[in-house]
Amino acid sequence: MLALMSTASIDTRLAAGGRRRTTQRVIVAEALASARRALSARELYDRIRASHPTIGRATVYRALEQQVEDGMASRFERDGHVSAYIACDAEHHHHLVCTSCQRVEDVAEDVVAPMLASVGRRHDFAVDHAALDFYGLCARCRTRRR
Amino acid sequence: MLALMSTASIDTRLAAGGRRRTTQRVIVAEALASARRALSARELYDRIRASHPTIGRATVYRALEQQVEDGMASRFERDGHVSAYIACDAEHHHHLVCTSCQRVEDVAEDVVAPMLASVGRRHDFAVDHAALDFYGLCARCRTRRR
DNA sequence: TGGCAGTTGAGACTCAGTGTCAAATACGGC
DNA sequence: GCCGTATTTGACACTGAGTCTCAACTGCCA
Repeated sequence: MLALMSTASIDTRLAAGGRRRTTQRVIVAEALASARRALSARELYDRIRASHPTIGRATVYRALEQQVEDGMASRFERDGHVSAYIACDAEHHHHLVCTSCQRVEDVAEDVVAPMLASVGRRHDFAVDHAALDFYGLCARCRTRRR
Repeated sequence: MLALMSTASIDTRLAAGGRRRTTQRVIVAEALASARRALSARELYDRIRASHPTIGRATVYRALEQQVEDGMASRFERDGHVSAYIACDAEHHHHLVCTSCQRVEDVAEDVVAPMLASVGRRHDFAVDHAALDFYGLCARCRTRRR
């Protein structure tokens, strides 16, 4: 299941850390959240442009970076050296990316947590953060292909 | 411990899949393997240039892409939208990246395998491949900082 | 050894992402 | 509600990673 961030929640989190809650940053956050799939910065910019033709490219890029910093979104790599962004809530940062439809699901935290712990133990390595991204086919796309 | 790929092994694997074993591809593979840490394409190119001034930039980039395709190396993201490459053997594709010294260790496969299985089961998702990269401080850098 | 298909090096090209700066604006204090 | 200011914005120039093209070259198989 995909959890869609509520507008209220977006609003609160945009103001976190002394940042200003500007119209543009709200637009970017809402556009990303409502996409519910991985989008490159350029794709998101184009989408937003359709309804807000005056927004600047740099503004969208900056807003995305900030969202990643603030844990509202995460970035990962798509084929061909393109980074893609996906909105996520504060707890879930690991994703199942469908390589067919580009939809993204959160990975349940309790599936990942034991492994994170044992990695640190086994290798004597202080894990700060991890990028755990799984690529493959979602149930829907598998059915469609049969 | 980091396992350094032997030159013989590099040679064999470069010829895999109907590819030609050219001098340039050997140079790139050996340079990456002997670096034993994550390098961006540009960094690797500069290193190689020092001893082989005539090698082309595109050649290095192409060779790296091929190595990733053939499972001899893997690519992940470093801070600031830069992709970095690391040589790896056929079985180990998940890494511990030290954010201080950029050294990379393989993650033991048996730590990861059970989680991969349970992710697929839990989410009804056919995992094709996964990018599991852990960022943090290795034992050596932690000691040094004290 | 010859032929040819895959590979190379050079360099032009693309385009994602960044830096700069004047104008605009959110927001705390009054 | 209004003001002052520090932050943010939009425009655009710029950087640099990575790609494409193409003639020349070279592994490799017959």
